[in-house]
Amino acid sequence: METKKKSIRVRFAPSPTGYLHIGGARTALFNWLYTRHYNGTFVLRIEDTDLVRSTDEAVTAILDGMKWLGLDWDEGPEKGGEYGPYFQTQRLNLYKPFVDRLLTSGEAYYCYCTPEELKTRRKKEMARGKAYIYDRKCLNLSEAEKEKIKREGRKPSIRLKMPDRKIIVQDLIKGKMEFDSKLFSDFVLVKSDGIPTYNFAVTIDDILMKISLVMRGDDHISNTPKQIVIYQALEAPIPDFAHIPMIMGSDNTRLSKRHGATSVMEFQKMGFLPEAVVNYIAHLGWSSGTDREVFSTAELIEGFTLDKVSSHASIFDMEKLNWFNGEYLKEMPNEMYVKNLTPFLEEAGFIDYLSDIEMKSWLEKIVSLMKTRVKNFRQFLEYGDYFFKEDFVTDENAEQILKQNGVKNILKNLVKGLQELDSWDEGSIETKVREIATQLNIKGRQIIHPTRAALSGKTVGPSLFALMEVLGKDKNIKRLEKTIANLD
RNA sequence: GGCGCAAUCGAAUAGUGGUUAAUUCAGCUGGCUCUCAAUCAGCAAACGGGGGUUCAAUUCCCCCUUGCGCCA
Repeated sequence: METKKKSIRVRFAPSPTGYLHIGGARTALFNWLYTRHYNGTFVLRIEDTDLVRSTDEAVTAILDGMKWLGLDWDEGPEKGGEYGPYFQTQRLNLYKPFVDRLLTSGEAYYCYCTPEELKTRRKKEMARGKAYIYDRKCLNLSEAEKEKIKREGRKPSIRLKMPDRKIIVQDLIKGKMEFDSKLFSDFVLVKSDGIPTYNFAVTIDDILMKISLVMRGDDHISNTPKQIVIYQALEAPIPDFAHIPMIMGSDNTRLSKRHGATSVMEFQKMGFLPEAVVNYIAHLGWSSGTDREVFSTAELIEGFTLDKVSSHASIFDMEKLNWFNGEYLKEMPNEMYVKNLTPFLEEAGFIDYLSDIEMKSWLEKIVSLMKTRVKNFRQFLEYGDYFFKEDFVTDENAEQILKQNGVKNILKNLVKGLQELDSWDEGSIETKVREIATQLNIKGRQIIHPTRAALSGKTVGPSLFALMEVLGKDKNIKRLEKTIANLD
């Protein structure tokens, strides 16, 4: 399209202070979709300068989350790249020349004020009902005063001299945003311990990594003007900005643990498919512009553009995720379903291991019965427990049915009838069961419902006769006899 | 408190200066059926409020409200 193709480089820059949560994942996804759509480069950078809160485990957790979702990066940890290193703590020496330049040009200056001093002055201003803006005490220090303070051995921080002008951000999602620099302090670039502040480190990293578009959560909007001032002071090209709206919890407050799962890997544990999670979160703040909902990843890449990203926050809806997952599960071939399900069955202790072909085809039969009834693997475990164990619980509804008059007699007749049955397949079973019902002069459902309750402990589930076939004759009779015994 | 962002059914999103304001999830009713799903057919459900601009505003502008974010 463009006459000269600017190289597109975007980055996802998480702080490793915890797992990859759903909001971060969505930001990563949008960045990733964007690069894949425009053939750009996707950079992963770890912003670990908060030494207290950053951990190696969190780095691993974030990488795992990205990998699980299928968001591969072109440059970053484990991968390298020509603009590395990709851990901020390994880049500390890279910031110095930029600091020096700002100091030399007078765009930045040393500040010797101690936190205590600043605090008292801030309090005073606050008492007057004013927002505190750094008073530039150290900018106006005389040489003699500077010498004197230096001799005291105070370690200075470095502040940016905030120019007095309007700062305009042309955001690709939010549009034009205007900020008055007068309202910003001369904020700190480098702390007295020599560690750059967030805004400074991010900006320098983005400059050095030649980032062409900064796409991040809109909670960063207020940082943007400060960063722009740094670009300008350094006469560096300013990238495009795109601030994507937040994802909120169901009560419209910031998404947190009390809203249920927030970690991407928790969704894996719950039995969601990464494609479904990707598909769902893509729709949180983005729209295809069509009536379709289910898209392959390739189609998402194809359709993803920033003009279809909405500008307001959205609320995470577990039910819709469930629906998406169910859609994917329904379409999944049985063999693959079994493959994906197996780890869950093993973990639940339902099977020891996938021993042989016979077991595989047995599982495939179960899957074909459960497929349309279950939206994630965890639900499969919950609704399909009776296929795998004898000590399943009988729920209250099932109890009610079993307690009804005549059930015991019906089940006794059923056991007798089943024992006589030679061929054990859905059709023969159904014929037999209905025959028994006729003999007893009852309706089909009067025998079907108690039987299901006895065999599965539930009142809901797959077709009874299919269920009976899969379970096998022995288990049927055993469970029915056990139920009969308990009815005494 | 200052600054900023946002506002269409319960949720996610379409959409338009004149429309019966659409779709998906969830909800409800019914068909099918051994139950539940799946599926099919329906139903209900929204332009936050107030001012402008205009022949006409859900749509453009301003204010308010509310929510959210950042800073303190």
